[in-house]
Amino acid sequence: MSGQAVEEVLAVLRERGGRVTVGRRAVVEALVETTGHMRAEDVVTRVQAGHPDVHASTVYRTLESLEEAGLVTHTHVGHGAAVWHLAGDDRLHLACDRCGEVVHIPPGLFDEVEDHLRHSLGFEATLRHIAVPGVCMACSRAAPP
Amino acid sequence: MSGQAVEEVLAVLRERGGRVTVGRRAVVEALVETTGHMRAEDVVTRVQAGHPDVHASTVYRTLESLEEAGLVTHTHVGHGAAVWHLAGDDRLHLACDRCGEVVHIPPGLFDEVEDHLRHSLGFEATLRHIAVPGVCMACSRAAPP
DNA sequence: TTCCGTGCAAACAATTTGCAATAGA
DNA sequence: TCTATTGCAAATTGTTTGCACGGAA
Repeated sequence: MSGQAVEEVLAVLRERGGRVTVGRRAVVEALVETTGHMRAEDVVTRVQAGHPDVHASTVYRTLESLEEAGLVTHTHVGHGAAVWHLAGDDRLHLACDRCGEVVHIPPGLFDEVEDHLRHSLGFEATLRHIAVPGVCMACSRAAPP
Repeated sequence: MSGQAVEEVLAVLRERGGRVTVGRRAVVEALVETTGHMRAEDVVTRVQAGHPDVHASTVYRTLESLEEAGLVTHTHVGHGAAVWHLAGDDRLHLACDRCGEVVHIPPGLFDEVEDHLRHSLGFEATLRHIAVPGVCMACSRAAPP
């Protein structure tokens, strides 16, 4: 069924007048196969593991196209890195500053804060676009502050 | 009195065995004079306006040293940029995706969410380390979604 | 046939690093 | 004096771009 998910994404791409190529399929497969949170670089690595002939720039351009088509989104994690995942997968992210782990948490958790910012400041916050940094349980146990 | 703030920071640096130089003083002055939210690059520009002889790498190294000494912190703003400010200046940040404006909001606003994450997941979130992205009031009026 | 996507290599931006010279404490 | 800092230039890292060719529709 993950194969089906891949085809669905590619179908949308095709509908919009885009073309489906080996590289693009490989990028989508990589995103479907992993639970998400892969940095662009990781996508490149994973794609090239199966398709050494697919160039890195193709991966970057594919991610861009997929995002433009609304099929994929990226989330910023701390130090400039971004993680990519299929759209619709609207989980929120926590990123551990120590071990780098990115954890998914259910959506809705920040609704209250977002509402508050909207009402008090007119600011439309999109917390799903970033990973909230901090220290995960495992790391804080390993080395308490 | 901002001059005094500068001396206070430099004094701590000196206490720790560090040395106070023209470049370091200029970096601290830049941070004291502005309300904060300057990217590293902006600090370089501002420092060099008054001291063209201070090299960019010196500014980067100084920011690093100041952070190590706990005198300065940085906050990540969306696409990889980071803004620097004096420690103790613990305001939270919102960053508009459209116009790039960085707005300060009072601390404490995220306490509830942070508590929740701590209790339910054992995750010590530090929302002050990032700017929450979104669209500011002015921009959402200019071009509603 | 069309023209979208691709590989390639070079450009890029922002930051970092190695090293010898300089200048605080 | 002693060694933390600096300037400089070169190396890095991660991503983007221009261009001519190749392949999906």
